[in-house]
Amino acid sequence: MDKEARLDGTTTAEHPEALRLWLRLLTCTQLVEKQVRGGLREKFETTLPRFDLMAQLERAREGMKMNELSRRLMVTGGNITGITDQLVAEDLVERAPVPGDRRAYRVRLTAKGRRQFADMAHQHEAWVVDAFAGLSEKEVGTLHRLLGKVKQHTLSQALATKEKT
Amino acid sequence: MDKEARLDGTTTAEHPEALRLWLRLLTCTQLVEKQVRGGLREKFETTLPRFDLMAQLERAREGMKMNELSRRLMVTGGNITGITDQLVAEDLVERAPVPGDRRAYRVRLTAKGRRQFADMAHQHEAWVVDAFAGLSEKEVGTLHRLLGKVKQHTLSQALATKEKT
DNA sequence: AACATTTAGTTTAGGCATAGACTATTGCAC
DNA sequence: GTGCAATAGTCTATGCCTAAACTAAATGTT
Repeated sequence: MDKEARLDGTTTAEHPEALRLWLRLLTCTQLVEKQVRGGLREKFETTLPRFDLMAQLERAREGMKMNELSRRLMVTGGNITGITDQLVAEDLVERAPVPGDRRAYRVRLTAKGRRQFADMAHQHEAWVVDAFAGLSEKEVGTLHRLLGKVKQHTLSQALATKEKT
Repeated sequence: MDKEARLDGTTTAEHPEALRLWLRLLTCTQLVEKQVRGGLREKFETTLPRFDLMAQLERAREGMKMNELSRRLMVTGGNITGITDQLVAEDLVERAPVPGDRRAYRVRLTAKGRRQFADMAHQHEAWVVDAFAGLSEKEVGTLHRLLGKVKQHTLSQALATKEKT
């Protein structure tokens, strides 16, 4: 076969639609992300990864192990260490010992962290709602559903690949 | 209003669907990206940004200015400098002078670069097709169309924000 | 021609991310 | 209880990415 794989919207007939879809998915994500990152930086002098970490903690008052943060945010452990260090230094988050396991911590928001997160979350929500304001309610639902299928498929696929190892 | 902005699937009734949609969009992109990055690393010892840059050049035999690469890949100029430097060092890409403008270069694939890219593109396409194999043809079309709306809306929004400055 | 502005590209400092090596602790097998 | 694999977290080296400051060349104004 002589397919030419190109990475943009001007695909030729041989190109699977999947490639165009992927490019567009990537573009959308980057555009929205850029808006959110910019907002967080300008309005709150913070970053998306820091926000995401705090968002995880916000709904786990009793705290969360580094481990679990790593899994939920889909980043490596070393990364969590670094971001947590920063937030601890700014007193937004604290490491509490886990009784019965001297290796682990429970990381949780401080009162200051909770206060600050509430502000940010409010703004964050507005930015995201804005980003999708071009869609009708129904379209939002459809998009959510279709992406759900992609997610499921990709997850089971990734699992299958791992098992072969 | 007393909405609580949370960042996961377990939203309460007050949460706009937009927030859930955004989280899912982000997750899908990250999952697919992870697959592709992993593949490029394992099979070709390269990275996604390098692949993306070469992909841009592949369809511009006459070359492309750093400038234009920066715009197309939606990254800053400094970044393009770094990646181009690497590819030049490996003889995959070359900087040619632009006649009549001693500031600019035209960057283009070398023969070696073209050869290597062809291999990678073939694999890349397979990975992407796999990622969306859970969707029917029609669903792919719908997803593409809806994301198109998001892209348009977000772009015009970003422009509007810029103009206010 | 002289000066300011814009444009092309690079450099620098710093944050996020990874993979892989490492330390310390836990828990299991025996 | 001794040995050893698994687990929790950190550290190191490296790469991508940004914003902002910078150099050099081109362009526009007067």
